Amino acid sequence: MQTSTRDRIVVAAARLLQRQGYVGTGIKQIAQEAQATLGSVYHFFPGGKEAVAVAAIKHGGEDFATLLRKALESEEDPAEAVNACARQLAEELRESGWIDGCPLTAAALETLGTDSEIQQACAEALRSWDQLVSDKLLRCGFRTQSARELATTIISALEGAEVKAQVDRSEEPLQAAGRQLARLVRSYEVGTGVSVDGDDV
Amino acid sequence: MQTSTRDRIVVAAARLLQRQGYVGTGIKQIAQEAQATLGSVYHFFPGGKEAVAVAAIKHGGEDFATLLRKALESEEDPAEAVNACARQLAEELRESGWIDGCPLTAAALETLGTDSEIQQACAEALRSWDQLVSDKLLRCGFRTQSARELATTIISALEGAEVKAQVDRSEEPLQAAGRQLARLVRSYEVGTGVSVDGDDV
DNA sequence: CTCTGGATAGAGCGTTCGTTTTAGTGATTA
DNA sequence: TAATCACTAAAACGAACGCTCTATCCAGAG
Repeated sequence: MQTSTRDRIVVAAARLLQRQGYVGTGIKQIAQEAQATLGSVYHFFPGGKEAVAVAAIKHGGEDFATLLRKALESEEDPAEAVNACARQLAEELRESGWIDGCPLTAAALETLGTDSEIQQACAEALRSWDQLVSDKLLRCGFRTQSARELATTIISALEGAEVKAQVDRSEEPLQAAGRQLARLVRSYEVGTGVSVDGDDV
Repeated sequence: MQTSTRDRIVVAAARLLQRQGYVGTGIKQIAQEAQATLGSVYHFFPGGKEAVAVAAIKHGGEDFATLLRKALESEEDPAEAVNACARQLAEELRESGWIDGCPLTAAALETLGTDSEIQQACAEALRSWDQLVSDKLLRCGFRTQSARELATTIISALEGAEVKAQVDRSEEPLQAAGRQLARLVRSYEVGTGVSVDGDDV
């Protein structure tokens, strides 16, 4: 067997959580999709559904981070790098038939009221994505404060644009966000590549 | 009786959908929250759970539009108006204990695969919000194309920032988005208030 | 070989789901 | 008075839920 049963469970759970959310995904469905049995699931995850979800969200969060990292590294210019992120998201979204969006938004929103570990895993993933963008901006000469605020806004906008793209079944929201975010990033730059401060920092 | 049973059902359903999503909200829970009986729910909504959800999402979408309209009208300057939207969302979110976010994101994501009317209602609401922002920008002298692309990005960013704020239990993502979006809007303006075009339009 | 323990397999537990069904209420109309 | 109507009320259906339980498999240690 190529991949371990445990890994297949995590991967299948991540995909299902991404598409159907936490409440909408059943343990039995995860087992079936992973070509595992219910017994195996509870063997590897004695914590039950929530434990599977936490592992799946961590996995999905790292997957998304990898996509983000590659897109950010594909362009030297930070504005173009952000645009590349949007384009990459748009492409994957379209190819999946508009169903594979952010791997954790649905699960995060459903478990907001609760104090489950799922919340913590989602928060951690979001923070790591912010960090990736922020680091890119810092490498491009942005000041710490500007980079952080810009990065969190970029992630927010990509996140929201992806939801809109899914609902609209159209790449347009992501394309628009990519262009506008690039413009926003450029508003911090001067021709020399040396950063300047915004007037609202 | 002050409010009609039907209205109470819609309002209760809207609140529950906002907090728990579509799958996470039961018909019986809606009935209980609305102080109605199951029979009443099926009397007013023969279409069952989905019909209730559609009505609730339309209601929530209009509520959100009202909030947006008021915030946009509270400031003449478009950049400040967008910032006001973010501040208003942050305030309501904090006051609700970080649980009353966007009224339809959760439900929209959960029903993505399906072809239910819920999708359509969500798409319509999102479009109407875009329109509100776009109209404000047009009134401030923006060109049609710029206004549309900027508006959809603003809604995307606010949407995403609200999700991040909920997960982080912090106003910061919304505040950052408000400031950065204001900066983006200002990048289109010259001192006279007459619009100029972006170089990427 | 036997023994052991991780891994697999699936029946079945109690509960809740969305929905249907039937009965009953009270005000309006003929 | 009798009939009709919108509405309320609650019992009960089959299906699916998360989870527990017991039984089985099988590679490696003694």
